[in-house]
Amino acid sequence: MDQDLVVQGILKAISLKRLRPGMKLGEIELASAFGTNRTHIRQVLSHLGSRDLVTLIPNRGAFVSQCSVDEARAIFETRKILERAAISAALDRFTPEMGRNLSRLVALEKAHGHNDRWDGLDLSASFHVEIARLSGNPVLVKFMEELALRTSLVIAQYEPPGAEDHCPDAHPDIAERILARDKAGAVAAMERHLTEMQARLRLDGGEESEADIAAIFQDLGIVPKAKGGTRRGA
Amino acid sequence: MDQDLVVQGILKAISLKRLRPGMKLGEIELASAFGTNRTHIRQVLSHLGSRDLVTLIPNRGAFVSQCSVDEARAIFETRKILERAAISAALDRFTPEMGRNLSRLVALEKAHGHNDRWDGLDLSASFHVEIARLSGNPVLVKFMEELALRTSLVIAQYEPPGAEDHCPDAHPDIAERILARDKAGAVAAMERHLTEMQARLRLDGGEESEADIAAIFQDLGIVPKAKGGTRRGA
DNA sequence: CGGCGCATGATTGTCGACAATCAGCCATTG
DNA sequence: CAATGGCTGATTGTCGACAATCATGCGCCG
Repeated sequence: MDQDLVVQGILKAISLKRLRPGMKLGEIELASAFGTNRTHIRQVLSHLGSRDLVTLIPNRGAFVSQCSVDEARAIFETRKILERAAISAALDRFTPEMGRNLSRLVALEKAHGHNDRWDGLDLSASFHVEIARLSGNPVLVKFMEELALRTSLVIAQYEPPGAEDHCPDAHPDIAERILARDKAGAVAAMERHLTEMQARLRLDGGEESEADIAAIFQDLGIVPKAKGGTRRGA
Repeated sequence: MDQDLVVQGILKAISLKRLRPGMKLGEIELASAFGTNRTHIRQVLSHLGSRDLVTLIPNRGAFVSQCSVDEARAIFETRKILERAAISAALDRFTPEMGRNLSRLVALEKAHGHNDRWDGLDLSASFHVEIARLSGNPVLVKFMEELALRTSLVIAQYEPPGAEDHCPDAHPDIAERILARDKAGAVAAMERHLTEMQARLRLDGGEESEADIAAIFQDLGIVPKAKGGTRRGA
C-alpha cells in the first residue's frame, strides 16, 4: 500500500483548509476514508508526527498541528537563514545548465495561473526546494522540504480568509537574479519575498471547527475500496 | 513500552562502533535483544529512518545509514550555517540567566573527563543544542538535534581508529565568548571548532568500504527499474 | 565447467483480534 | 444543587498469525 498517497492526501486537505489545525485525525476514520487499515494510517501519522505536521498525544490520538505564533515566526526565521545560505552556496558553484530547472519551474508557475490552490502551493514549494538543490547540499534540501511543508501549514492556519496569497513576481525576480549570478541581489529578493509572505499572515489568532473526515477526503476524489465504509448519518 | 530506550540503545551502539554503518538491523534480532516484539521495533526503525540515521529499504530491511563523503561534508556545512545563526540570534536576546545552563554544561563536560565515550558525545551534543535553544528558535533546536545525531554517525564512520580524542578547550572557549557577548568571536570560535572536528575525520575519500553500486551506474546514466527504488524516510 | 532457473528458508509486510486507556454521561451523595 | 464517583462507549495500543517478498543454495542445462 502506498502510504505516500495518504500523506499527500492529508497535506492537500490541510492546504485547502479542509483540515484545520487542531482537528482530530482518528485512525479508523482515516482508514476507511482511504480504504486501508489502521496499520498504514498509524505509520503515516507517525511519519507526519516526526515532521511536526501532526501532533501525537499518547492514548489520545493525532491532531493537525497548531503552530503558536512564535513557532510560526521561528519557521520563517529559519527559512531566511537556510534560503540565504542556499542561494549563496548555489551561486558559488553555479553553472548555466544548473539553472535550467529553475527556469522551468518559474515558467510552470507562470503557466499555471491560479487554477488549483494545492498545485500552486506545491509549485511554489518546489521553487524553493530547487534552489536548495542547486546548493549541492542534500541536508539543506531535506530541511527546506520540511520547512516548506510546515510553512503551508502555517499559512493554512494564519492566512486571513479571502486574501489567498500570491506574490506575483517574487519567484521570477529571484530566479532572474540567480541566473544573473547577482548573489547579493538574489539574497535580498529572497528575504523580501519571505518577509512579505509572513506579513500577509494574521499572526494573532484563529478558531477551530469540526467536520466529517471521510467526507473531506471523498470530496478530494479519494474513494474507499468499499470495505464497509463509514456509517454517516445513521 | 518505552521506545526511547530502544532508540537510545541503537544510537549508543552506533557511537560505540558496535554497530557499524551498513550493518543490518534485523527486526527479530532487535526485538529479542530488547525483550519486546516487532511492532515496537518497526516503529523505532521508522522513526530513525525519518531522521536518516538508518536506511530503510522496502522488503529488505533496515541498515545503519552510510553517509557518503559528500553527505558528511554537507552535514558539517549545514551545521556551520545553523550554529552561526544560532549564536548570532542568541546574543541578540541574551540575558545573564540564560547562560547559566551553558556554563553548567561546560562544567559537566570538564568534570566528565574521558570516562564514557557515549556520555561524552551526548554531553558534547547537548552543548550545541543548548546554544540553539538560547536562540529562542525551536525549529533551530530540532534541526540541531538531528544534525548532532547525524554527526555522531559520521564520526563513527569516518573517525580514524585510535584517534578518539576531542578538541580539548573548544567548548569552554565558545561559552566564554558567548557569556562575554562577543558575537564575532563566538561565531569564529564555533566555526574553528566545527572545521577542526571535520578535519579529524578521514573525509578524503580514501576507502569507501562498500561503494554504492547503484549510484555508480546512475552516474554513468544508467537508471534502475525504480520499483520503489531509493525510498528514504517512512 | 559455467550460467541460468527454481525450490527453500528466512525476513519483512499486512491484517484482524484483543487489551488498555481515555472522554463523556449518569447516578449518587453531601 | 453542585461535585464526585463509577460506568459505558469509543479510540488507541499491543500482539501474534498469516501472506508476500527476497537472498541463498542446489540442480539442471547448455
